[in-house]
Amino acid sequence: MTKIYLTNTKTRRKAEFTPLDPANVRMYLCGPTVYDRAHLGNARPVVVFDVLYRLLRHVYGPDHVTYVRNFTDVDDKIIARAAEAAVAGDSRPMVEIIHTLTDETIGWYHDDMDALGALKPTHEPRATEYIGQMVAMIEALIVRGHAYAAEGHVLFDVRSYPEYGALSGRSVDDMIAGARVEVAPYKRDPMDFVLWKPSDAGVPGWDSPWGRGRPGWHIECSAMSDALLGPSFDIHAGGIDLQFPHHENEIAQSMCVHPEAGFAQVWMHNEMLQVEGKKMSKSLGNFFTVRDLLEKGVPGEVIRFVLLGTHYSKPMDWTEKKREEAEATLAKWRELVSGVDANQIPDPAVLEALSDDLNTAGAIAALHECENSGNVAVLKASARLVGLLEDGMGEWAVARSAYYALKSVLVARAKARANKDFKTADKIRNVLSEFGISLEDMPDGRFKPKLDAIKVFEHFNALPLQEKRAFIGDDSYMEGSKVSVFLVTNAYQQMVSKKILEALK
RNA sequence: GGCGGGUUGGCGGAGAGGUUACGCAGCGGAUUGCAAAUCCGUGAAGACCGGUUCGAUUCCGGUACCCGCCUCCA
Repeated sequence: MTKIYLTNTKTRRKAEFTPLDPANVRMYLCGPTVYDRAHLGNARPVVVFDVLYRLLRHVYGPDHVTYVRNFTDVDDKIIARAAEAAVAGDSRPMVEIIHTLTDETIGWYHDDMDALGALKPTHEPRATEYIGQMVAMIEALIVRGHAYAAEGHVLFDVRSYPEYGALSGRSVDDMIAGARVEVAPYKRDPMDFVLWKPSDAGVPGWDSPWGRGRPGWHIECSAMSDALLGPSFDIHAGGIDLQFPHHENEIAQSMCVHPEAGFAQVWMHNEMLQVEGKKMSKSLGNFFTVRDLLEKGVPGEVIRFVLLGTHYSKPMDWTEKKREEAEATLAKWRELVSGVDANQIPDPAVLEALSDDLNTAGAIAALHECENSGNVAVLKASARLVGLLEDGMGEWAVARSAYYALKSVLVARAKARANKDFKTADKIRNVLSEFGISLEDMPDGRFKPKLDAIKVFEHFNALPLQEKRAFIGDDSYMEGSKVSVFLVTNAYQQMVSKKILEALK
């Protein structure tokens, strides 16, 4: 069996991964708080740990891995966003606005992560479905002397858990030294964090032994992982910014409820995505969403490739150059493997790279080696280990080199070339190139059109809604909804084709 | 202030204590109506200063710079 090595944030070491139960390998990834579209930084852990999920399924068998990724659908940011909507004129009750907001955001999230080729986790629990378990857990913490109720709040007593700070490598005293924590009179210690807080009327709340209220951040992940994976499981993952306080608090909560269990064996954290050398984050406002990219015409598969091009433990910059290179490489590979049977054993070098702490950049290098050695069937099979070159994700590549829509222009140019009318032939090629379509002459006299998807979508996005609908021939198309890359590029090529033929008359 | 991470060739980006990473770009050649593509070949690195070693870009220590967390964040 393939040995997998993973870096454990808890021990700061890379070690061989040994599941608690090889028949049921369990991993948990902290999912989004659902009040807004996912930005590209949110996509990194999803894609990275999707590869881990695929690797585990490959090694232990698809039926022997349980993957949980939650939705946090109760949170003050959600309430704040709903309040904005109310101010903006939404007259429905707050709870209803919130429900619509979270449902809609979850739908977007699914659309966007699907586009990136992320497999569906085994379970995608919503926090609001686990309020009962959270209350039970908080009660247990109080009984065990790790939490206390005060003024409608329930707080975790960090001094009651000597290990607090072990994951992030800091002591409670260190943290207080440079602290910017909320100092509330009802806190025994400034570092104590909220497990439960009171809800005013008009804000989501649930009945509890401490009055009507809602859970604090952190507790939902402890409750959901416990309910779906048990008190001990294998891997807990998330962005490095969650290491503290979120994961530290999760550990405190879970370990104090189940001191006999080990909670997560391995903690994995991905580094941040950067823009111009700075972390991409909502608070800095320097983010763009996955949807922004998709609408610009960047295929999800290309985004995935770029995200996997840097090891998860290092910060990465999203750049236009990376996007271009990724698209060129994938387009080449898709052409090479089209029609090839992928029912092959993946390249051992790819598997080895992935098994070595999820070295996706190394795996991609190994895929290049597959290409160089001419083994396209193995290339295809191996690429699927990292979720690339999958069926159903290559529509963009077909559209990119589609002949159909340009057929009449291509025929016209072939005739011109046959007649040694190079002036016309070159004119056609030049005009095509102005529209972002480059034409390569092949040795056998045929051509290979390639088009710049970004340019195509710039054209499409600039059109008013009515013209967009006419352009792609879909009356039901709505602004912001999903649109087929194939449809758009095809329509674009037809338009260009028509213009050139008119000009030649 | 506390804690953690990073610094590799023109660019991106890995592994390995001694042997070609890989990709893109470049350069040379083949091919070509032209352009592109393709194929073959090829140069180029390890922030700085010490230490360990027969040998370090790889291990250890220090310096500089950059970044993250400590406040909502993947």
